[in-house]
Amino acid sequence: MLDKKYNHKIVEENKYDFWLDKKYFESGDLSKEAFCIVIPPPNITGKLHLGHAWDTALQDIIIRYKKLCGYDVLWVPGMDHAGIATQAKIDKKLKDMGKNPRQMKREEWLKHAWDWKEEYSSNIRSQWAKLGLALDYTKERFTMDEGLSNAVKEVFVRLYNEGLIYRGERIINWDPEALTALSNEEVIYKEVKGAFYHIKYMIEDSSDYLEVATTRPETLFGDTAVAVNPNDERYKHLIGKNVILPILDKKIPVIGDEHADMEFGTGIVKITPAHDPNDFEVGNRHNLERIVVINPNGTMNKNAGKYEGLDRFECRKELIKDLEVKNLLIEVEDITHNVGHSERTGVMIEPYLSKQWFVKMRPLADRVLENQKDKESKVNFVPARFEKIMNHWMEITYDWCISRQLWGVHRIPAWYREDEVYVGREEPKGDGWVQDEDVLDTWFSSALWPFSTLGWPENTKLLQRYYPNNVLVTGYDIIPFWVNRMTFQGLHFTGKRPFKECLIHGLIRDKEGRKFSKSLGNGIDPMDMIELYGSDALRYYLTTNSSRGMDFRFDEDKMKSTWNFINKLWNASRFVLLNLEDFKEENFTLENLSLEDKWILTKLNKTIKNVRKNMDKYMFNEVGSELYSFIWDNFCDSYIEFSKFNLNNTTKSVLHLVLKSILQMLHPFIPFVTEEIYQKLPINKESIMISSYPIYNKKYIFDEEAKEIECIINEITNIRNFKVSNKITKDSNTIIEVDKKYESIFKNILKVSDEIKKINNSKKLEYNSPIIKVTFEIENKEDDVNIKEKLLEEKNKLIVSIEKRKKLLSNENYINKAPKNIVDLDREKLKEEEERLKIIEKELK
RNA sequence: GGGCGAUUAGCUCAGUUGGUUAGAGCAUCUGCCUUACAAGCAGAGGGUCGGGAGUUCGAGUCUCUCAUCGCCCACCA
Repeated sequence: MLDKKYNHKIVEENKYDFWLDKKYFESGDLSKEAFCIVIPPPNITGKLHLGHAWDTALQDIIIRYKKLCGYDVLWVPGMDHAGIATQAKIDKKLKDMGKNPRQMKREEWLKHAWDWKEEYSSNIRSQWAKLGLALDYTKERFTMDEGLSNAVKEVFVRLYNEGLIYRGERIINWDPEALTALSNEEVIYKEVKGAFYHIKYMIEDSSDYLEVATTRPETLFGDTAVAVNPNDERYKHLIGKNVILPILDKKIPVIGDEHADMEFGTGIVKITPAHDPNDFEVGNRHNLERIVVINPNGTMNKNAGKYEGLDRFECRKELIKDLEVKNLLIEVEDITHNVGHSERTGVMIEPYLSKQWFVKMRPLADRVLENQKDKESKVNFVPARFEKIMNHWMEITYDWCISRQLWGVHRIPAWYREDEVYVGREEPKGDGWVQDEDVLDTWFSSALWPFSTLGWPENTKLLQRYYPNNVLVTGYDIIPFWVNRMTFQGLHFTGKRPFKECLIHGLIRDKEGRKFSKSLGNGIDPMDMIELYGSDALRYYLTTNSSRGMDFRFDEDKMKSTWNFINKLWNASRFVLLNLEDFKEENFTLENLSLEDKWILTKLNKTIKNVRKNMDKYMFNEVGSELYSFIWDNFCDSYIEFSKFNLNNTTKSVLHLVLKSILQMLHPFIPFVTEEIYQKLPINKESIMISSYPIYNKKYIFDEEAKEIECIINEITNIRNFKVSNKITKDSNTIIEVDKKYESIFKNILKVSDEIKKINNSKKLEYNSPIIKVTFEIENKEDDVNIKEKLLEEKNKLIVSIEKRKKLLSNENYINKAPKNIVDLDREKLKEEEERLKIIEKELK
């Protein structure tokens, strides 16, 4: 028997271990159809946050649902080394231990990295366990493990041989704190207060000057030209002349280039090919020298002359002072502009000329765009609008900088010997080869996740059976970093989309709609929520209170009401189980079913149908409200109440069937408590996990009878309402006049006693409807509510409604064009309203 | 500049292909310790679905337009 109180801690204890022991999470039943999801691998940098809880709960729901539906499900667990983020954490730990990570040997540092991984991966696994995730741990992978490392090498070498990976000097986004190059996706643009510095560039052999406006005066030392638009009447005569670069007093040419926008600023732009991507292009067109003036750590280098060693922002201040002294500064115009910042370290990005490895994106992206035109083989986003985000990215994509000046894993498989370059899976033979010091962007390995986890590049059985994955679940913020890259790598290396569907959810926010962040201190640890309300409540809350693709505001009060719902389920189950103690078999015939039985079976089957439909569309919020109202409003508030007066074996069978079905439909959402209750059912399997999802059965749809009960429930509400508004108390005498077959329901539910009490100074009040008349004999008090007023109000409403409906039904267009069932419904409604009106008019006489 | 989303009850949000009187949770008011549940039961109040126009027999839902808020992408010398 169930405990008297629902206690989530007791319920959730040991269940996960039980499932693991029974190997329920393990895939591989070849007699069934395969269904596969790979988890978005969390970083091994720390704890899981609410976003992970949401994301993984969604996946667990899909996995458990599919399992109950008879699929061979595989949910691949795994974790990601996460490049910069992990390096920073490990370095910090080493520094705290008094060690200098950069003075260690790479191998030694990697040992620490693996220790770190062991520690954090077990933390993460225990959090997954708390969340109840049905992950197949026999297939767990890590982006640093051997198989995945091989896949990374294979991909690099093949792309290189195909000419899709190259090494070159380009302007890249440099993070002066992490001391590494970044991809464009890792740069966040933020509005910053800055200034336009208007500087005089004196024209050679002239007292005249060109007014150059720049936001980055400190890059002036790298200027190798000044550009004007070749069509600019103001300046085009100067093209070919020289100007004197301030401070350095160096001659640089005035060039004509379309890049200079006549409308913008002064129309004159300084060209710094080593520190600006546009200038780099201009430099290429005009064969300009590229002069790097900033060191990797953000300080000025020797090309900055006396400013060498100063931080780039310090240099700016000093330089401006000096320019002012020399009367070369015209004005400082305050502006706000967008400046790129590192996603990880937050510092301002330095556009920087550097030799890096790149993936040539155009051909890969075009393949995705082509594939997305094919309904049969495209990645289907849910909701569909997110496809645009991917497609747009593919359209405007540019080459992906994949080398990172970090430690860690996935060294670039390239070796150098003087001018020779060797790219291969293994170190080349012969002496003098030195491997590239850099590692690959963490997303380079993540991009292979859907197939590398299944054994690619080997053509393994797993790969054949579970690839493409059925669905990938992730937040919309990850589309550019990950979804896009998995898609082009998947298509390129397997010829197939990585997953058939991509279910997108939003971001989780706090109650006020702010992002969770360390600086705001508004973080909520999902483990704390589980402690307080249970994993089931957390999962149900997150997944049924959110809709696809939309952001989510986390409100702890709502967690509480979710807990209440589970408590309600618990208590309803207790009621059923208390009454099923001697229950042996589920046994009912159509003939034995009462009206109420037929009603709840009809409701149940309609619920099953809708729930399945919405589960398949990932509309879990719809499933949630469907189940909530079926369980609470229909099953608890009505059917259980009806059953109390009619507890025969048929009723018990129906209670058993309905409860079991409820548990099975709820199980994907709240696996722990449903397992607990299921195991207490008189007829069950060893675990709800190996039972099967309810199937819609047309045989149990009884529309006529269901309608009768709906009508009765409606009458019960009306009568109760009548009692409240007329202050009718329990002490009154109640006489019911109704068709014999409904008599017991009304009497039991309304708790009508056959005994007639003696009431002094009594008066009679009548409730009247087409199907029932109830007479209340109550004590006569002066302050009684005027019934006539209420009736008049209702009468007026009815008259308006009847008129509206009559008008509608006399509209030929409506009769001809609207579907028949809608019209019939209106006719029926009209009839009912007219009947009710008659009764009211009679009362009012 | 391009794209996307939001605007529905006091609050937070649903509302799938247009179709009964627009829903839920929380909050509010009234009455109940009725033997599964007071973390509950019963009843009630509360919205001209951001504004305007259009299509339609019928619009929260489709089209156009305006407004406000938010996000993404691009550019910004």
